Amino acid sequence: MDTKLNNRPLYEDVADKLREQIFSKKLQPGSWLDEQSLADQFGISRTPMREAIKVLASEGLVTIKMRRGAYVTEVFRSDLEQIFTILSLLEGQAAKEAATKASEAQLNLLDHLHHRLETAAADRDIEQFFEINVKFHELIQEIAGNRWMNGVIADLRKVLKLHRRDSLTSTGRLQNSLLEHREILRALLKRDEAAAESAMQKHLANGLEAVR
Amino acid sequence: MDTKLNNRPLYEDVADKLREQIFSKKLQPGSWLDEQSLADQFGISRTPMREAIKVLASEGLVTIKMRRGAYVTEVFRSDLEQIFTILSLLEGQAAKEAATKASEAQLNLLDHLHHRLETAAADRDIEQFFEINVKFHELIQEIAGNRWMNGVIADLRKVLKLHRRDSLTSTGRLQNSLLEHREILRALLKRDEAAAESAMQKHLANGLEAVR
DNA sequence: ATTATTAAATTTGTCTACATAATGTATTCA
DNA sequence: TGAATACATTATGTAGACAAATTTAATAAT
Repeated sequence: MDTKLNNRPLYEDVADKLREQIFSKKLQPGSWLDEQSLADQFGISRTPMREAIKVLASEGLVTIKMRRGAYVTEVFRSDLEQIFTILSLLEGQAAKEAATKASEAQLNLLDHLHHRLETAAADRDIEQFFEINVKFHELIQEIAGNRWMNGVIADLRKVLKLHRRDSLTSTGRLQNSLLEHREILRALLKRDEAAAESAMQKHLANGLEAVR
Repeated sequence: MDTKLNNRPLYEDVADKLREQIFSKKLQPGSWLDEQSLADQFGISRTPMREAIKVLASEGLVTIKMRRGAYVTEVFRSDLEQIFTILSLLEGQAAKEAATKASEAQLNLLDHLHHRLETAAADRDIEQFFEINVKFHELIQEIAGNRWMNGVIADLRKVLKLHRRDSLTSTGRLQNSLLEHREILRALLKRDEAAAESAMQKHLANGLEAVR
């Protein structure tokens, strides 16, 4: 059956689906988005389709050209460097604030997440590793509690996903990433602001090195 | 005659006008945006009106609630603190990078802008002071050349403008702001990265103090 | 008089159709 | 044969109408 008990506007669902197609490279960077054919594909009209496209445009995933339609954003090396510069600053700050703001329960949660990360790494379960990795970062941001900062980080991380080689593809990188996470966690558990900030910044700097 | 030789979509023009109404407090924070009445007012249909509203939503100026329409975003003290935290980091970084990246010509431009700022301050021309102040900050960002960072800063500064008391209302603040700008310029002319970064961060920290 | 239920009115979300601009093709003229 | 202009096609931008849902008002019941 086709009944969706959706409590949110169509264009948001469609935006999610479209985002997926972009991340999965079904729609490649630089390619043109045919409003009509996409609308047909999703079984909707052009109006919510256009709204969905605008959502992705505001996230930086697609670029709209006047009277020429929308194109999947192409992410160049210069973009990667610029975005990592920002993420390093913002996530570094988040880690710094989390070091003092975190409750004991939240620190336990972080510790738990990290253990799951260790096992995922031991199992060579890349998919799982990646997923938990994201959660770890997001929890730190949540603890820091800067709503506007978290929005910016979320958008920029989406743009990063456009790039072919994600930051954790090479197996060597996975091991290093794990070590860096250990360092971040250690600093947080010690509630050492400066160490947490610097460990997070190093982590992201290495992330940039890995993709280029 | 009603002929607009506009080379860009209607919804962008309308988004500009709507933004103006919000900044001028004609539409106050928290107030509801009536799509139909706004569309009538601008002499367009609801379709581009809705698109314009979505543009402002992506900038954070309005907040869209499911099936309840759009509202002008209310900016609370906590938002101000969070946003200034981000601006301090990012604009600090911009100043740091500008210190080394700037050409001699660009440094001259900055110097020129600052002189105009001094005269505006001497003339007590708040309007002019504010305008040049914005240009000074934007030039530093342009020199730093981080496209993604500049986008983030631009959006956050728009949100700041929603707040009643802009950062330069009190006359005492204007003088202090001028002193801080001198400091920033001095560091840039000396091409002193660390000093430029720290001067800019102090400048923004004081900006936050001024609004609360 | 207060609460529940129901109906009306308003508003958002979506669809369809039309207008306008851009692109590609064909035809004409040098 | 090649360039330029006119025509046809396609896609975006905009308008207007319809459908679904929320809010307001009114009526009924306890």
